[in-house]
Amino acid sequence: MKAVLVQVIDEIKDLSPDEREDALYRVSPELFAQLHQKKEKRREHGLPDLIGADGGVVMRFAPNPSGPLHLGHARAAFLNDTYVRRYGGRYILRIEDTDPKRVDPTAYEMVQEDISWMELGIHETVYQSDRFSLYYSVGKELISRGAAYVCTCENDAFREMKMKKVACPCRMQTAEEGMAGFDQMLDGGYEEGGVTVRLKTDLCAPDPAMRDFPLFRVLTSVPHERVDAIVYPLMNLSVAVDDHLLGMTHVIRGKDHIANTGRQRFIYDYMGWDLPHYLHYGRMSIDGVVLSTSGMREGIQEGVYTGWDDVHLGTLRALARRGISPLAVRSAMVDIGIGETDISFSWENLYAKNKEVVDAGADRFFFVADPVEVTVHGAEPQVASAMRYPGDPKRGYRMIPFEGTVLLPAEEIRKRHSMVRLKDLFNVRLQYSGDTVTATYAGTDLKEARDARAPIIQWLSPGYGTLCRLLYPEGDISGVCEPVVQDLVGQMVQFERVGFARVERSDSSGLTAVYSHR
RNA sequence: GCUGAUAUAGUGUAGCCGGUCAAUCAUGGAGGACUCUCACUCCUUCGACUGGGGUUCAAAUCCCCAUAUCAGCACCA
Repeated sequence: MKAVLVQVIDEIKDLSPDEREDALYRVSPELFAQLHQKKEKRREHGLPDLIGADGGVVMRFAPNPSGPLHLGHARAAFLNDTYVRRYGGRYILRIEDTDPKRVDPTAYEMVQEDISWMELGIHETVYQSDRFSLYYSVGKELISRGAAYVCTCENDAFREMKMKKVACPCRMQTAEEGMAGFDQMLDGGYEEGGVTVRLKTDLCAPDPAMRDFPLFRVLTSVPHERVDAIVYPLMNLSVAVDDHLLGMTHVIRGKDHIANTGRQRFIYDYMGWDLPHYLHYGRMSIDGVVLSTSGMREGIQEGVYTGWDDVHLGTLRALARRGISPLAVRSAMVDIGIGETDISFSWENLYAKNKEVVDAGADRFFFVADPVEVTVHGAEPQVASAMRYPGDPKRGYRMIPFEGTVLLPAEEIRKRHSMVRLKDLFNVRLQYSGDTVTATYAGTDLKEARDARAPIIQWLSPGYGTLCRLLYPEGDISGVCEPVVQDLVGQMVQFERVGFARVERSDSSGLTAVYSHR
């Protein structure tokens, strides 16, 4: 028996995968079918399917109004949005303003602006500051059931007990004492910092983060913008209450909330609520920009940044200013997905996405950075005509006059080319003596320029260019560009051989454009 | 320290209930075609399973250990 088996196995070993499949099919067509079934369930979506989502979903985007939204927010916003669009259902914007210390009054509006820029499919907006009474009643319910207690221990003392897995004295109080204590909190009977309501969890929980975490605090030093309160809910209470009351089916958030999910589960259990499905995506590091709201605010105050839309920041308004399309951000975020792995955000990938959406709509123009005036000998005045978009005559032409001298980018001069092709005009030979450059007309034959490996460069006439400042994150560059660009304020253009830019404004001092990417 | 999670090309991502994976797609690099842009489009090409053990006929896929990274252990969210 064994000998036969060994022999068979050896035979199979020598077969190629295809041959094995054939053999399987001959022996058992059913198994063969099963084999291929597994492969069918490949998905076409960018994001994995959600479990329990077939009947539609209720999801939320829950920013804290402490400043404008940035790339980190965009990930949560677009991930949730994408799923709600896929499965149908409701997308709720929940403004988490339960900490007056972290509320910037101007942020309420900025958040709304950023959300409409992202074009999220929001169905309903709620403010947690409107819902304090709901939080209080759940709090009371928990206390009256003996699930929570009013704790007056000092912060450090409590932490020490927590680490030692021992109960604090307050934990012994009866439900009645707890209720009385909570009423006293509401009546202003406690100083800020002197009291907290804690949930009874499991003091022996292996994760110290789970042990008797706080639900409410007293805060009087900072008034709230929108609500007159002394007792403030902490996020685990307010989030759990709202997620349940608003009927969340799925919660997608960063893995920094993974411990909070565990804590909120205790509240759900006490209240007998059904838990939503939770998904936690990994941390996203973004280099080159400051992401922390407080860091940005500081920089603005110190004058390091010009404002929330400073091109050095990772805010959505800064991206918008740089000509990044919300579609590109959406696509980049969906591409990144909900993996739990920590990742580094790639500007390169975002730029590639943006180019996809922006290229076809951006007409081409000349921008001469750091212009150097060069006289061209032997050429008649004439007018060059260049397409606004290569290959598409229907989009029209730019007429660029040549009158004997040209402005060339200083960088090209530095390269000491012996011959260049002035794009859409003619070839010139360049001679250098010291700092001066002279150019001599060298025919109009494009092929000659190609054969001579002469670079084809952009140019303008001294009398024809409009001053243009191009804002780069690395520093501004000044130059001249075609005057017609003045009519394109707010639009994307491509400065040939320079890159894409958004025309920001046009005034008496010239144009300002913000560089996007190549 | 405690608790938990993760580890695929430069970057992001697919695969991960074992075989069809000398590993997908995108981005990026190199080269080329097209083109009066270093854009677009197209073609070719480069580049990765953290390390070590184990299980198995077979491991990117399962198990263990190591390492690294991240998160939480707030009267923030």
